[in-house]
Amino acid sequence: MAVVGDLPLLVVLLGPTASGKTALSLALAERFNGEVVSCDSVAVYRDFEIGTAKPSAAERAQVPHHCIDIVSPEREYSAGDYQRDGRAAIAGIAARGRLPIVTGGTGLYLRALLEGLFDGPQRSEPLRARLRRSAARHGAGWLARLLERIDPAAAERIHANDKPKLIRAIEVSLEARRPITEAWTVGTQPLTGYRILRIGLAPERAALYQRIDARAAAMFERGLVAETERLMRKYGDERRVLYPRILDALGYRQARQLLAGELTEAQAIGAAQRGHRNYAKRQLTWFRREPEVRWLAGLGDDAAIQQAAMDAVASCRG
RNA sequence: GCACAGGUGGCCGAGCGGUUAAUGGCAGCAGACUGUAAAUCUGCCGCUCCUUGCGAGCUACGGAGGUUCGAAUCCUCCCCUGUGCA
Repeated sequence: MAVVGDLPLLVVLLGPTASGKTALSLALAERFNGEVVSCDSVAVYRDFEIGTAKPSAAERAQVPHHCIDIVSPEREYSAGDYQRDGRAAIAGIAARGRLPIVTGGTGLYLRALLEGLFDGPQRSEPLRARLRRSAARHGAGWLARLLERIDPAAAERIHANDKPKLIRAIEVSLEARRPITEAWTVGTQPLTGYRILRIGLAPERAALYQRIDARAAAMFERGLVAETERLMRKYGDERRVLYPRILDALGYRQARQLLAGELTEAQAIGAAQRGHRNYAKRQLTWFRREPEVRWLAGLGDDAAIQQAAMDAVASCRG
């Protein structure tokens, strides 16, 4: 007990989009002298505001936030980058004697942060381009057959239609000169040195979907389309045909389709709402497997939920 | 009012006499996920029952009749919808 108690506490707040993580994280930070580390693959990008539901400027002035607005949309950011940036942020907060609160929406990033990634090579764009070209030439199933030859065990675990994962597995196996299944067995470095308290928000499905729909519609009302247009102008290439990937993120993709005349405004809003709902469902599936989560059945804005979360944190501080 | 074109499972949409609860898409539900992850992918998806099986029964293609061994598919009438002409 004494030994364990010596380790600093790390609070991890996880839950689907629009479940009220921001509200709860602010309440916890205020109460326990904390700082927030965002775990969101889109919020890391600068200039993306309305569609990302980042904490507002006022909220960020009230409580220090990390891993938000840390990279230019022109850059590719990855789970590996986040593992480094997130851990550095946590270490800094703990060193200051404050409580680090990770708010997690991106499951893979959260895993990278807490469990670590296997020790493999970073992505190689040239190799990927070649693989993609060959795949297009040889037709469906080619990537799967290639992986089957290189690493049958991996091929068994990755579906033949799942191109991105096939490509990564082949890439790793080729670059590291050993099958990815072997690479998987070594190198993951979990985050150590903290007592981790995981709090999960699990609102009732219908209520969550309702909130998602309202929020997605509100984003359009607040000028998502104009923001998207601005971002396209700023970050598209000279001929305005190539855009960074984040411009395909939820909401932004639909706003672009609206601008391109492919969708009416009503259709764009509907598609964005649907996209967010589908995303929330995937998040829920991912987080269900997360170990040792204290699940709270409600939204993070709810006073009773906030109280329950505070009690949980307080009891962990001892 | 007349002339066309249509009315298909929650929605869109194939099928146009006979392997069938009915191609496909969406939504929904469940699942996967190790550096693109707000991504990508998988399964289920009319109802009921059970010994959960390429199981049994029931109900289904606007409505009512009819033709046929057999109809979502052909015929008749009726009810709707869209377009054109009046």
